[in-house]
Amino acid sequence: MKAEEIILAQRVLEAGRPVVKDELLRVPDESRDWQGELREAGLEKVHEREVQLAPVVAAMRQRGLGVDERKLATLAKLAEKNREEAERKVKEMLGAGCNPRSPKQVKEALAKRGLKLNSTDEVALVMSGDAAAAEVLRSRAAEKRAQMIKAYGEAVGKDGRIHADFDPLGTATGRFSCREPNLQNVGRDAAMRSCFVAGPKKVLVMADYTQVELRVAAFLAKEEAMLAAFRSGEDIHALTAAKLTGQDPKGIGEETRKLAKAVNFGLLYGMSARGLAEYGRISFGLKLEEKEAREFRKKFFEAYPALQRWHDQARQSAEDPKVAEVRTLYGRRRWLPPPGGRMDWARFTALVNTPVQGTCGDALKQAMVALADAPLVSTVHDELILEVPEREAAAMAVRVVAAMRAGFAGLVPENLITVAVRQATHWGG
DNA sequence: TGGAGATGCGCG
DNA sequence: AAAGCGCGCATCTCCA
Repeated sequence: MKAEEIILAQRVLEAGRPVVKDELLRVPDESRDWQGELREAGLEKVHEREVQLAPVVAAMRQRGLGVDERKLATLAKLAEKNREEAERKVKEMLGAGCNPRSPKQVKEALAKRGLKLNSTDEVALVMSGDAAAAEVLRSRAAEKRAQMIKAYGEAVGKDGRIHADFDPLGTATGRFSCREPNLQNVGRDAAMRSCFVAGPKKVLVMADYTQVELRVAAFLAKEEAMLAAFRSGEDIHALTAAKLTGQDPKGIGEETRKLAKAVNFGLLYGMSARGLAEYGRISFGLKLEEKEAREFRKKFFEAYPALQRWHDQARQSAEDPKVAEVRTLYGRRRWLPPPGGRMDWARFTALVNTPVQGTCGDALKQAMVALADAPLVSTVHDELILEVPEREAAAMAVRVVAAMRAGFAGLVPENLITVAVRQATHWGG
């Protein structure tokens, strides 16, 4: 086995183990029978596809993603101005000596105003309702944005493009990670995303799986109410909202739908009533008490009883010492922390989350291998971005959708999976 | 001085 | 009684 393949074998076999990243990453251990170990673990197929994927990812990195440097520079100036302005306001309210980037100093300064907090994170600051706390949050957001924009600017190569380091095995579940810079956490707003562009005479073809984790979870749990909704093209988030409020799905407002979306994803992965209440309060300004959140949670699992059973099974496995691993539908393995003690919660969430998130990652990778000869420029978990000459865009869109749906072949019924595709000269579009 | 850990927050 | 998951990155704080 070649050195690169050994490294992939090591990483596939060790997924989920807490390891010092570098050693496992870079040094191929030639002394072991890797093929044998892969076979033994039932991971040959997983490994083989990582081997196929590696050159596709290398080509994607080499190609890079186009950047509109002028636009980015303009945005950088604005962001920097906002950052300074926001910091000035914080210092006006909390004193010139208070560094808004220091949680410790912020906590102390707020305490002097009579606001005692355990944490100065977003939840705590929003909940406080304090004007100075709100300024701190504005300052942090402005700081973050300025930092990120600056980092993108510094990452642009001589060719005017960003060549980020995508790592197909950078996560415990089998998703990609991305670094230097991380193109998987670029701000969602149009001003930010539109700085990432197609070259002259080209367009970006952007395709993403729609509500894919929810669809896969519904399939894994055999949750018929959800599956029926997906099959009939119903709006799943509106459906959940309807189940929780007793309203008609058609009469659900946009805000309620957004909350239901958060409910769907949150409760799916074990969010507590308290967590739900906090989320509703900070993200939607809701007066959501924990009691009411508990009621939502209860109604959610009554509406989707198979999800409840699926969680129950996961809880059992989490406590079962014989259960040492969890697999995606493709067969990818993630080691679990040993049971007993505090880590049982981590075992539970890994047991629930990995088959969903990891299977989606597997499908995306399958699609990428199928698109090996296509000009991929980026990927963000459930999205692929390609850069093609304008006249090829329509055909490529069709091809990408087919490849992404086919990525689930043998894993999840393909008619359960939908892909949205669009094209534009810039990201977002 | 510099490394480890904590804190906080951007994305899917 | 209480816990959404998965990342990367910048900054601050503490300690050797």
